[in-house]
Amino acid sequence: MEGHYGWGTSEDGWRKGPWTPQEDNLLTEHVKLHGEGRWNCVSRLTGLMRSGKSCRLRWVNYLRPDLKRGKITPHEVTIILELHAKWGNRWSTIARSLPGRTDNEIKNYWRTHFKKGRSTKNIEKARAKFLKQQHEQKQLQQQLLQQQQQQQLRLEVPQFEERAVAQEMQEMAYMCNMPYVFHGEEIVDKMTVSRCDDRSSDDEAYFDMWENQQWSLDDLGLDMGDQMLPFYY
DNA sequence: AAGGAGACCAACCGCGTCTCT
DNA sequence: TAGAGACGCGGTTGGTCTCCT
Repeated sequence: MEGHYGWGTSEDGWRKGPWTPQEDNLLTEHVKLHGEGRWNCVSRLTGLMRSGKSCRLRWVNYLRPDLKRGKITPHEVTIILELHAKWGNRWSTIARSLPGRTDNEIKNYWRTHFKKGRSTKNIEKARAKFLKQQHEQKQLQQQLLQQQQQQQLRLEVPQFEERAVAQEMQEMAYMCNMPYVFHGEEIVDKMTVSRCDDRSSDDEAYFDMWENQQWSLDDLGLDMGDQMLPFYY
């Protein structure tokens, strides 16, 4: 592995390029003993010929035990889209809301899927999804509120009527392709349900459902005007 | 089967901010 | 308070993998 891929050492003597398992072990042991931080001391204490910067990056992005491995889930994509709409390219801020994911990972994912130029359409679609979702969420909340108020007005509601109302609302939510379902008596995120039920294929099916939508902002019938969310790419 | 394109990922770089002396 | 070093962040690059033609 030493010096492969044409990587070598920098002018100031630091090794560069892919990390070897031995280097990973040294760094992991060092962090176990001394904790994170003081990255510039690592080379002196472990004999690693890596800069502090490189050590920190390797630990944060790859060796940290709490890292979540595997593909970004549809639920995480939703969060990323929402937070990116809010904060733009502040990857580390976004990463804080996704336990186990690194800023680098999220940044790479974003660039791959929503990079400027190649997938402006994707980004529009994603934004449309998010805006539509927000809009429908508000609508549903309002309707729920109205339903609750109506129920409070009625002292007694026959059970079959309650069921009919719940069914109607569920159908409505489904027709809107909303990411929420009725789970027991609660309205919860579909992802939460599928995670609870351990049905990963549901995630895929659900995500496909979103992906196959051919929305545009115009289709939403929303006059976003000045409220247009900022998108940076 | 081979080659090209795109997806994915690890790692580097530059720069701004923070902290310590 | 100022300067130096440490740290963190975002942008970019380049290698590998996978899929499609």
